[in-house]
Amino acid sequence: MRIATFNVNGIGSRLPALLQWLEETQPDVACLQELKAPGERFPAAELAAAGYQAIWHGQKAWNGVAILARGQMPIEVGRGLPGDQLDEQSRYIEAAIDGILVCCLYLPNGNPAPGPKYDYKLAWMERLIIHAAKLIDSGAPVVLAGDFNVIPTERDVYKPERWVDDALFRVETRAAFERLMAQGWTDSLRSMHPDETIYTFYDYFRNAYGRNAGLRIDHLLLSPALAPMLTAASTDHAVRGREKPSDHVPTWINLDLK
DNA sequence: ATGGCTCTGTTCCAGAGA
Repeated sequence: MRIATFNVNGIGSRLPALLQWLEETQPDVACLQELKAPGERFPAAELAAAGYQAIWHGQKAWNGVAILARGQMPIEVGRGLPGDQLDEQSRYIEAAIDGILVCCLYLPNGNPAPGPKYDYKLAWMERLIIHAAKLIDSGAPVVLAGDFNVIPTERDVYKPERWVDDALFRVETRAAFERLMAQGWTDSLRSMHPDETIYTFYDYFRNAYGRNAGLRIDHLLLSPALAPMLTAASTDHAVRGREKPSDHVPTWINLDLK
């Protein structure tokens, strides 16, 4: 089973690229972020024609997440990250697929930091830590997949010294991520490739992709029940080099569910 | 220290992203 995560940066303008990628790589599950479209503009029919059924949580102009499954309908388990009734941003959706709990998240960027946006990011991470602890404690096979907007370590950024004051790499951000990981989650890509340079994002400026000046901020975290089944993890790097690309790279894992 | 690029909304620019 292949589970992928892809921040599409606008599903409206990115639909051709998304469909091409789906057709080429045929993931069983695809978690999408940054739809940047209200719910009624989600291209469910086009995706169905490509063989994918979907659930989604849209929002006008910003954010938005979706879970796609090939040849079956994801069973929605929850939408919206618990812990703040007043949070109206569409950044979290959960589904059961083939006995696995798939959690698709778009963690806030948080810049500029410090400031209210960074406060929101850190608060969101605290809510995620609380919810993730419940998921771990359930013993269920769970994958937390998405755009975490967290650079976990210096190895995950082309020039760490330039990012120390950025919301993606500040000490508080990394500390919160480490507390999440300490619950027992496995960072799929890093566990399969301990010493490799792997990037999942390249900004549109200054030929970042061409210079391989990227960040690793899209992650697939596995609960202890699922980690032993991990057989492969990688990115579809070349997708970032195509016409009208997202600034993120599709990132995926293979699981042997027996 | 700044700006570079690309998207959305309803636009003829502003805000957000990372």
